[in-house]
Amino acid sequence: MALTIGKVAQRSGVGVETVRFYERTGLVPRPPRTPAGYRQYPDGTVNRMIFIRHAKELGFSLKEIKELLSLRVDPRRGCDRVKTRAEQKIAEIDERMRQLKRIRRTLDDLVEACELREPTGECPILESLDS
Amino acid sequence: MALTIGKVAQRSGVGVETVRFYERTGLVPRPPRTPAGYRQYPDGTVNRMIFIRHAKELGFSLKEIKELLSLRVDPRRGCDRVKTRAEQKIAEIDERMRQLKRIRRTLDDLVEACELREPTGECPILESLDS
DNA sequence: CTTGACTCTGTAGTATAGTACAGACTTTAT
DNA sequence: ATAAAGTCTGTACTATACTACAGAGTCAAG
Repeated sequence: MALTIGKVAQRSGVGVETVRFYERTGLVPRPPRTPAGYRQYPDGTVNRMIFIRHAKELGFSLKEIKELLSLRVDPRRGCDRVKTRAEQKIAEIDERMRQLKRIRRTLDDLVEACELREPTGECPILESLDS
Repeated sequence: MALTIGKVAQRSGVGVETVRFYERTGLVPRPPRTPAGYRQYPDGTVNRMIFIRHAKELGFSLKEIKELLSLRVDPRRGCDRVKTRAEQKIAEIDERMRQLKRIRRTLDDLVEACELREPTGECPILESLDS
């Protein structure tokens, strides 16, 4: 049931080189190898790759994504640190959502202006944000 | 009431070099100059810079931001193209919000696990997304 | 059993988005 | 009047995140 690097790349919508690049940078753990040295990925790697792709589209850097992926609660160690990091990330995400909503609203206004054939000013997006 | 490049940079939270860089790439229009050749920015440039900064944090590239800023309705030309672009952007933003919500939910679960002192698995964020 | 597709390591090149001078000129504060 | 701080152009350097080989070995279909 193990996947070759090509399959992982194909199923997660990235290039083969990208998968190897993520391995080098520690975003994806080193998989076991066949006797010939071919990488053998567990199925879950595909989800991991897709998560990375989405998080990147949302503006997280690979470094931040690495942090997100490594957040976990270890029963032997305190989890205050993890909780704090997670809460920071939640605050960041909420802020991003607020900004996205602002931009969305201005785009809605723009579409409406189109429909009413109302000419807009120089830069309707900025004007909309001012108000 | 015109601002020097230093004031614009300071008020919008970026470096002076960045403002000049955005001018070169067309994200910020070329301002008028003093007789000595100093740039004189209108006040609105600060908002424009802040918008660019936020949009970048949301994962938009400078090229996409340029497009967003240039969307406007010109009464002399058809606005169908602009409307279509704006609607595409809205769809993209909605998709981003959905993804952000997913990640937010998994982080909430993680914080909750912390509070209940429930040990989590290897990578709670991915496990949470699977379900 | 060959041939075409796939994978390996390692290194080098690219795109994007800045960031950092150098060397000269201008403005501002004292 | 002068010194510090700011600005000018132009070029070069950096970080991030890939992307593209080269040259060798491996696997799978007919």
